[in-house]
Amino acid sequence: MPQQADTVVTRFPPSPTGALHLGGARTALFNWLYARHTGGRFVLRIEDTDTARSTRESVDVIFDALRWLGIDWDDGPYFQSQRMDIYRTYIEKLLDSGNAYYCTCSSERLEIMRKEAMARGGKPKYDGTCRDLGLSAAEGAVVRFRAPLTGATVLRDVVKGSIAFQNAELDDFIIARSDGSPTYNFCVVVDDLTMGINTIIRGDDHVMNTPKQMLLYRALGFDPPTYAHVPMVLGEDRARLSKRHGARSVTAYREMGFLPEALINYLVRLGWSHGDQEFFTVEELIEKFSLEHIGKSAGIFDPEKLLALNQEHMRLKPVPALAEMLVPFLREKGMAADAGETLERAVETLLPRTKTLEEMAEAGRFYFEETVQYEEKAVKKFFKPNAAEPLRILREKLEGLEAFDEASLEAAFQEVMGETGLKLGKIAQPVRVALTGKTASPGIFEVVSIIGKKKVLQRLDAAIEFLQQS
RNA sequence: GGUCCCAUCGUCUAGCGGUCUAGGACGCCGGCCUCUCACGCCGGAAACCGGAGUUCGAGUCUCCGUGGGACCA
Repeated sequence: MPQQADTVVTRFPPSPTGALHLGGARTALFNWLYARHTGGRFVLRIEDTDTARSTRESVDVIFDALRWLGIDWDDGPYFQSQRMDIYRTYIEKLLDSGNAYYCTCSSERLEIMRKEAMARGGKPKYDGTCRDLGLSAAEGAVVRFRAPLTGATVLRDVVKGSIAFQNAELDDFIIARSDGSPTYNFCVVVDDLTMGINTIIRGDDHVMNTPKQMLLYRALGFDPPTYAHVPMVLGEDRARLSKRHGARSVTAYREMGFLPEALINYLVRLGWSHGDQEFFTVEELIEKFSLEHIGKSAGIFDPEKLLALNQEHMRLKPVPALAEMLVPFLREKGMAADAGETLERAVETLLPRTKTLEEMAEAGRFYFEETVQYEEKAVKKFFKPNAAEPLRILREKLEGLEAFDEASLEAAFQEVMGETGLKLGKIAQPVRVALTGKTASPGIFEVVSIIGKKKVLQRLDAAIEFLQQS
């Protein structure tokens, strides 16, 4: 597939051995954003050669997570497991050109050698026994890459700068196992080469693989691509983010009620910056993302900041859209809610006080459930014996009210204040408990208005009765 | 153990030799607003890992140390 020489082609190559984790999502994001920013192409490749750990379910979960994030790909998905013939061809090429050779050293002997080297404090590398024997294919033989013995391989990393690796440190690594299966570094190079990848953005846990891969490119007659190794994402314990850190998959965040744009914003900002700007829409990221501003040091994942950003993104979202997104969370909690004006009004009042859709659904229970449960501390604090009277007066006023808009309601409350001599707070709090069961909620006029006359009267009656019985 | 990388407030970061008495954001603390809780607004505490050098001048360059991390086994 011919490429414009100046077209950026990036890729994301997850292993389908589990969910898409935040670190992987960030890598995918960097590659995707860079491709979009430059008007290039983004390729998706599934590295499923580890058949023991790869599963079809993981592939689906990863696709699902990428789609939810809005990350689309221009090419692929390719599956390494379906490309064995291609790897075979390239192994033959290296064999033919003398850049690789068969090795029949027994694993037992190599193991002994390795242990001895370690005992002497040396590095456990292949001693080159078969390097110049000119062996041909044989049962149990592996294929090794003929690596240079001297000199250095210099990686000019876009984010890390120049890193020199002494070739003497490398050894003749295996590119095909005795059963003919190609090894990781080899597959990656063949894939990237044949897929036209020219910009590799990946976690810096791959820097040590890079010299081997660069050598492979050259042996195959090509120049290595541009590399950008981005720092790791660590957990609060400063260890690399993993399953040990709990629910850290993209899917888990979706279920916790985060917006994809917020997760994207947070993940990209972790390690990349654009001056002082913290808030970005996806469009802005595509416009502004660049490799030059990726930092060099690892970052610690901060759930608090993600939360803050999520709230900000929620507030930027059109209310009808947000309301629609909230419905599944409401249903999940057993509330029957339909999209509509009431739901939208409820969302507006909940917006300043919740940071995720999940929180919003929880905080909005009283809007959607038939009856309210009084919180113990709310009863204790505001359902004093003298609370019944203002409630009763208010109930009568509201019953006679035609309009249930906030202004009319405020006027009604004013009347109750006048008749009882109580301040608004003294009246609003018991009413709040009666209507929401809690001590904290959106503004009382909003709550009354949205819940509606019928339910409000029912709840006030229930509260009055409750007060009489206690 | 070997090789490699990294190092600014608790966290994410700005900073690309002088504009740094180091800026922003999250979090934290205090205040204002107020029917509660939030939101919002105002204010505050909080960092250049240590040591040598280079330079007229170093958060910014070099080296060493220390501390983290990655990879290989």
